[in-house]
Amino acid sequence: MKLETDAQPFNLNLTLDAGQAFRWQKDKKTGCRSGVIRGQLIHISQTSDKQLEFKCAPGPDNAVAEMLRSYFRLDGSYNEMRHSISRDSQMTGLTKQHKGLRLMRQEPWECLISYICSATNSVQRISESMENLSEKWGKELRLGDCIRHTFPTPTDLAAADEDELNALIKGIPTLGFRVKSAAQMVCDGSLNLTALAENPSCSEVVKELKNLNGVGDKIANCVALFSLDKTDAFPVDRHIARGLIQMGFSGSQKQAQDYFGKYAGYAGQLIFHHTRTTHHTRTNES
DNA sequence: ACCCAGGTGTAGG
DNA sequence: CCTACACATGGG
Repeated sequence: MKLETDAQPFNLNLTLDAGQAFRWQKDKKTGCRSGVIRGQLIHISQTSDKQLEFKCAPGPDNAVAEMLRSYFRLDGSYNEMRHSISRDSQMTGLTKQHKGLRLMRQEPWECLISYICSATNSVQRISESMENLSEKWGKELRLGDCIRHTFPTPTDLAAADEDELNALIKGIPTLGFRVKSAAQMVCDGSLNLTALAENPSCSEVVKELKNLNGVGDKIANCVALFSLDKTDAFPVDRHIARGLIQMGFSGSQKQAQDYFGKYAGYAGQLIFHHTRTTHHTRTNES
């Protein structure tokens, strides 16, 4: 099924490879992307600047098209967002250089668990860990030759054995405990992600998320930005901190957040992608 | 061996 | 408010 984008720049692969979401795979032969959203396996590829093509299972379902519009923010807000954060020539340059990199709107529960597991970890290992959890507890989905799994539910992970979680999640050993305790809080209602999505206050949402074990400023801002629609959230990790300092900022979260304003998180995402993709090629510097 | 990876929690100034 | 440090693991 075809899906027209809004008439604003969109680059599917750039968006999916920018380190926001962790469970989009790429077919080595066709380049087609496969991922799971809301229990549906999606195959999607970009056929032109303004057109995507997708299949899904179970499906087909016209509602998936609207779901994808929301997921990739194909709502016509992209140019406003780019314009809003172009506060100086450096940021204007970054918006042009990484044109088509969209801010995604992920599913809150999966996003929360993904970023809990991101602490002192690498994008690749986070991806492997999330795939391990899905293969262990998720429901199997098939589309052609492709087999993927839904993400485990809060109930699944709340009941999971902590040692088994630790074995499946790469990184520091306490991640299993953190994941299980977050799942339990979602199950018993002490964390209500739906309510947080509806709360317009970024600072209130961040404060709530920080009640979770292993969730500090950075991870709380990631979840708020990438899944709870708080475009002013501004996560600062090591890459962004380095990027900010190179750009003449102090590196303080609040200063940059205030400077970039309503869509600060998108500015941060551009800085993250830029510093992460350009640093490796810099060999002769000092 | 050393450095790095989308940090957090705690202690101390 | 800030800075410093322990924590802990796999891959370059």
